[in-house]
Formats: sequence, structure tokens, C-alpha cells
Amino acid sequence: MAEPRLDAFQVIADASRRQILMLLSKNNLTVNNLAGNFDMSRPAVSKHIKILQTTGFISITDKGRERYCSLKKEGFDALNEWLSYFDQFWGSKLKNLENLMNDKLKIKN
Amino acid sequence: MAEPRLDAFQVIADASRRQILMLLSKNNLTVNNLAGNFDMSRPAVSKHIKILQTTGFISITDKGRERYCSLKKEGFDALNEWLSYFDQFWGSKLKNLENLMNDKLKIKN
DNA sequence: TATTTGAGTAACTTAAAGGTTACACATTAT
DNA sequence: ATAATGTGTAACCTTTAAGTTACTCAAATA
Repeated sequence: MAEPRLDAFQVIADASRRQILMLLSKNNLTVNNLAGNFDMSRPAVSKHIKILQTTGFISITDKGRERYCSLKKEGFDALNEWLSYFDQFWGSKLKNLENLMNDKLKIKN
Repeated sequence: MAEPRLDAFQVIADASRRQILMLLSKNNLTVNNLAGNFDMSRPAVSKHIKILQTTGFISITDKGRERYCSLKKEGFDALNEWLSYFDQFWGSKLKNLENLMNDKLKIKN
């Protein structure tokens, strides 16, 4: 992969990386733990992890020969900021969340 | 370009497309208007516009031989939803979500 | 100590996004 | 009618992200 230098938008453009983030939102996992969830080779996952780390989406804690991955806020900041800008067009973000929840949870009052 | 079928995340991964959206947030512009803001050729811009249209980020209104582009909410929805999910980890919006849910659902514990 | 296990790196290949130029085709203007 | 303008499409080229296999190395285990 040669360690491409990607920005936050490119980082989340990859479905595998989004899946990694999703998995880490439920448990902190090692590289091998994560790799077990994918069809691709471990080195491929390893590289995705490196990208996620260098772009601030995850942090890694070494524990012996294992490396535990966990979500990190920093990487999401640029994305939140960008979306917030456009939210001006569609009303407040809170409003969106509200609509989203009304849809998802089918709230009846 | 052969009209790749991109998802919302891939759509905004391209800096030129983000720039187009940014320009449209200030004015509704024609294809040529937009192209004037870029170094790349007009056909290249034209293809970006098509991608933005087919993925619901913009809508286009024909006016004679001109095509006016304007922002469209739909395309942003998937992104907002995805980010909202991860916002739960950083608490900033979790508070809002909680309040919202307590309000809407009148959760009793 | 020898072996297995977790993980990173190097070298290579492939698929596809993103650009270009050339062209076609309406619509508008002269 | 002819020319100019706004735009889309086709064919092509280039770059690069993303995958692979093979290898190395350090830490844990037998």
C-alpha cells in the first residue's frame, strides 16, 4: 500500500475502514481480532489500521506483542466540522437527529 | 470517467466535489460557472456534477441550454447519520441525544 | 532453547477514479 | 442561415489506493 497520506474524507471513503471503526465502537480489539472480521489478508487490515491511526481516528496501545485499537475523537473532528457547515442549509443538526430518531424509533406521542 | 457509481462517502472524498458543494452553498451556479472556478477542464467538472446529482447532493434545473445546480439535502443524510452514530462516543452530542430521547420517549426508569 | 504467535514491511499487481482531448448536439445570438 | 455558446459523451491515459504473497522480527509458550 505504500502508506498513502489520506485526508479524513478519504479515510472514511473506504468501507473496510468504516467497518473497523464500527467494530471498535463496540469493543477495543487487537489487529488480529479485527482481521478476523474480514475476508482480506491480515497485512491489508494492518495497513488500514495504520492509516486510521496516522489520521487520528484510532489510537493504539501496545500490550506485549499485541496491539489494542480504540476509537479516537480527533479524526472525526474535520468531518463534523464540514457537515456542520452544510447543516446550515437543512436546519440544525439537532433537528436532523430528531428526524432521524423519529424515523428510526418510530416514536408515537 | 465512465460514471462510477459511488456512495456518499466516496463522493465527498474528492476535494473538487467538496469545493463544488461549497460554491453552491453560496450561489446556485451553472455548469460553466462552476467550471470557471477550477483548473481542470469543463468535461471533468461536468462529470463531477453528474456524480453529485446522481448521489443526491445537488439537483439540476435546466434553463434553456444552461443547467443550474443547487444543493440538495438527501445526499448528506447518510453522512449525518454515520457521524451521529460515532458522536455517541464523544459525548458532545450524546447529551443532546439523551435529552431528545428523554423528551420524545418520556423514558421512565 | 526451539517453536509458535502477533504484527509490520517490502515488492508487486490490479482495478478504478479522475483527468484529458475530440466530438456531437441543442439553444441562443448575429 | 450561420456562428457562437453551454453542455454531455466517448475514447483514452495516468495515477494511485488497495489488495496480494513472502519475509522479518519480537514476544509468548512449550
